[in-house]
Amino acid sequence: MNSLTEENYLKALFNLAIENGEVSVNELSKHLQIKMPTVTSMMKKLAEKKLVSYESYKPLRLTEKGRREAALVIRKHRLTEMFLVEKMGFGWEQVHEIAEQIEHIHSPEFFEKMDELLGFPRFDPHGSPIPDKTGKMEWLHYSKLSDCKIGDTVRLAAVTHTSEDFLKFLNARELKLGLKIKIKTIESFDGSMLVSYGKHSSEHLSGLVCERLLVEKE
Amino acid sequence: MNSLTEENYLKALFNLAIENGEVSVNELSKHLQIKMPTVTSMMKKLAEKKLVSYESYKPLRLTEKGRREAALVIRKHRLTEMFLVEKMGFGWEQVHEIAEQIEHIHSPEFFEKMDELLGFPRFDPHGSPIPDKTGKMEWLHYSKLSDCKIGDTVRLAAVTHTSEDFLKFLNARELKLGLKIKIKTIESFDGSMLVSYGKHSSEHLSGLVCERLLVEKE
DNA sequence: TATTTGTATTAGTTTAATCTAACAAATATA
DNA sequence: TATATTTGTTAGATTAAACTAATACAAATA
Repeated sequence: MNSLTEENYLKALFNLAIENGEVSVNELSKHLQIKMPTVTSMMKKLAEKKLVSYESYKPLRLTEKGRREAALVIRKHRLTEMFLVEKMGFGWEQVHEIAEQIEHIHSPEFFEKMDELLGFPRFDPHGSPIPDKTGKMEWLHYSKLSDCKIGDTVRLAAVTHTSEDFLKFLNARELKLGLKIKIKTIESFDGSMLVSYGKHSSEHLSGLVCERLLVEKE
Repeated sequence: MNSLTEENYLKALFNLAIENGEVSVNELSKHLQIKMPTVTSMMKKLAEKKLVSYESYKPLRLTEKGRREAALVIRKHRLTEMFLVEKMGFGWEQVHEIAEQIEHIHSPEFFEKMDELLGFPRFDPHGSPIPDKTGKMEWLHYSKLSDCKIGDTVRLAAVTHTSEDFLKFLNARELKLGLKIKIKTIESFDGSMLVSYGKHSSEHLSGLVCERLLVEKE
């Protein structure tokens, strides 16, 4: 059984490793806001438990076991977010912090029941896929809005950041998952865009925002 | 903000102090399965925080602040148990362990929402009163079944133990809250009873079981 | 009252998870 | 290539929460 702390390290490794599977001590340290020596010693501990493959001065990598256990924590997080939104009436901007705590509850039955009541959802309220009970997660083929071209019409499929502030910003502009968005102009120097969607015929989105929106091309 | 550990000490003090308000280090130590020196040092810490009044070799007592904070943890526990039973379909024998973990979640909104969805319940699935947001709890005037006389007809109002084993035992005999129970005979040497209720015209209940059932006299 | 028994405290150790300071290795730059 | 910068590790300290062993106090009993 992993401690709450260990679960947080595994989760962070999983999320940071999306690209190439490798994570540096420095990255992990910054992401968790924990100093590097602490991270190094935790990596040794997780390596002992066969959850991380660790060699001095080499990049970190989850083992298959580590990846599975991380995915199961993420499963609990995402099921919780979905439950909070669908069954308890929370907004998608309110659920991250609560799920951050509930993901550490040790009770398979509790999460099984959520899954069942939700009808075995495949995605959470932010569009992220929910890993299955064995830790397998279906892979997304979404693009960043920032990688699209002028004239593209795309469907908003997911957001990569789930902080309250960012989601309130999207709420204020009625930007919801599933929306069709048309790209009118792109400012090449800062990556900002002018887009239209729903009743909004002309909204300006900064480059940062465009980076955080994942879309499906038609 | 109290730690999970501190919350568990407060809760234990609250529950043990039901009788006269005083608790010994020894009692608390046994209840929590933590050795006495550890308890002593935690009491000093909680006294520093003005949650417990502590003097060497004197009985322990929660301060008003301590009582309020303990009641709020118990509120979270009982709301959770009610939510698990009423909204998620768990049996009353399954909820204690899960609530034991969820009671430590720090999110007023989460428990407010539960309360609202449940319609502001006053009792949990085991018949225990749910403290209000200010930490006030209505006081029960129930009797133990073991204190009743032959011929009494009583209503089962609450159980004082919530372990899975004990509640499964009650389930197996279809003993549920609200039932009318008639006492047919009492064995004075062991306190066991022969009772009738619902479709059960003659069930034998041990003295221990009778001690754990709280009833309302008609 | 003296002694035994049970209860509580003190002192010192352990483990998990954090930190800072100092040093070492790897990478980037002049 | 030599040096500077960034990244990573080692060593040692700190805090919370637990422990054991030894000691002190309080209550019960002879």
